[in-house]
Amino acid sequence: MLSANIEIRDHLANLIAQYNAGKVEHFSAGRLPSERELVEQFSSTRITVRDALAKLEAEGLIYRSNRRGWFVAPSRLVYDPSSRVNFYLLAAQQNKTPATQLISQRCIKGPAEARDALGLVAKEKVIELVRLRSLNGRPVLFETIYLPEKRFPKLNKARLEGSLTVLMEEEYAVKISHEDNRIRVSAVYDQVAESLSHINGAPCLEVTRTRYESDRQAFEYDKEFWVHSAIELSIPSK
Amino acid sequence: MLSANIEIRDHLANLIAQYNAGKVEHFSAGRLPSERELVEQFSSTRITVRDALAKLEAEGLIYRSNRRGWFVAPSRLVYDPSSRVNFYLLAAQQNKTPATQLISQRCIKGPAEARDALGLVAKEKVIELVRLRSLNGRPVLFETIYLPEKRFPKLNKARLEGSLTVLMEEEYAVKISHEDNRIRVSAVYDQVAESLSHINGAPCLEVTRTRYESDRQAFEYDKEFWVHSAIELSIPSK
DNA sequence: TGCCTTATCTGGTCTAGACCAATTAATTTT
DNA sequence: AAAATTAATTGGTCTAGACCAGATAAGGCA
Repeated sequence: MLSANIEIRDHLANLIAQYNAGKVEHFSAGRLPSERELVEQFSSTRITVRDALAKLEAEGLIYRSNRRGWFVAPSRLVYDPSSRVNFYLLAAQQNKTPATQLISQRCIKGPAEARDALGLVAKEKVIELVRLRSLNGRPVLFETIYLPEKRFPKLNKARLEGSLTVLMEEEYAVKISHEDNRIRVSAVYDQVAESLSHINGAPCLEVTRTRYESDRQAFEYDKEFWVHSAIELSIPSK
Repeated sequence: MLSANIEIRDHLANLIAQYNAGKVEHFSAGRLPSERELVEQFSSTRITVRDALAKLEAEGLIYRSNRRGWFVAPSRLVYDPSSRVNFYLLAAQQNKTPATQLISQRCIKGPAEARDALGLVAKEKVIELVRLRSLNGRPVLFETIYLPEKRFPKLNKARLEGSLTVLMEEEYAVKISHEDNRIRVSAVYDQVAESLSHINGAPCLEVTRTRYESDRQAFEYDKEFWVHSAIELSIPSK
């Protein structure tokens, strides 16, 4: 005996699979019917319908845009965090249209975890860059980048929306020695949630990266919050 | 103005942080008060309390054991999927007590995705191994392993709860050439959910691995479902 | 045409319950 | 003491609403 919310989930999952296979008639522009319409369709209640939607969201089959509605999730971007491939190139290769927005740029003391990772001492400051990246107009990545100020003086503002890797190579002669990526499922709040059109507490994939130019010397510490339905990580073995 | 569910979340998150820092008095054996007790404590309703709990769960601060209650999540196992480190060794290094249970073993046709990954033709069968792995008595990983039968005839049943990597090396002279790992946030259902003491639709971290012994020849295809709060992936760069 | 106001629609949050199913604790029986 | 039954507790699911805030569409005005 299946519970009502699972039946609704299964029904919608079916329609979504058909939609993704090309049968466009179910959802116009990938938009699901409103919760209240679904309540009528399934003779149920909003709580039950929302339980079903939450499960589809957890699976990454749909996503929500805060107070706007529920949408079928496009195919995921396949992304190798340890490759230094340009975000624009990667997106283009997978037929997606990327965009980057620089949200803020500051020179601050910075959080302890960033200072530790970068091996900074008392008075040394970090440059904090906050960026939002989108695919086909949908925000998918909120990232905060910490760079030691002493290593990157006079950062070129004009280039902060493009590839940082390229900028660092060309203007600061950075050569990556190795890096470490940490990946966990987490949740987004406040500015991160708002920027991604998500609600507080929405699940996400959190990638924390430290890049080194020599055995111990780190030159970059990043924290990425990915909309979980937008991404699949690909990790080829060494 | 904070909504009630966020206030409850914040309050509990605080207690959890204290608990993890050694102040044991809040939760006995890591168990949170029952939902109905929380309703009383916060003069709220179960829906709101459950919203708060769901957010803490999404962050990986707590986990639920189906119909038994909510618990503070222990520290995560740090795991490099592309390293061939033994699960037992890895857990022991991080002061956790591992266990493996072989749930089923069959020789079947197998699902299309496994057959494709292994490059099998029509009549070739796969050996399917289903295992459940635990840390300190808590189930954390449900894995299904597919092996081409022709490559691994007469598998040694007695050794299927230990390290497969070691078994394959010793008894079949397997030498790994390379592998590919795919990581995505997903959800668990049915047998997987039950085995992990989770409800249908609970979020998880899904790792799909293909291992090769030569450029094109795959010898293993795995699907792992990790309890997301139990794990953090560590990906060192090449 | 373009701006501004307004109405409507959407999900977000919440109330105040109810019954069910699985687990666990308490009790009784053997 | 051990096994079997029963009761209590827990989360899982659901009913039938309500009001709020942000997003959007419609309409009116300059």
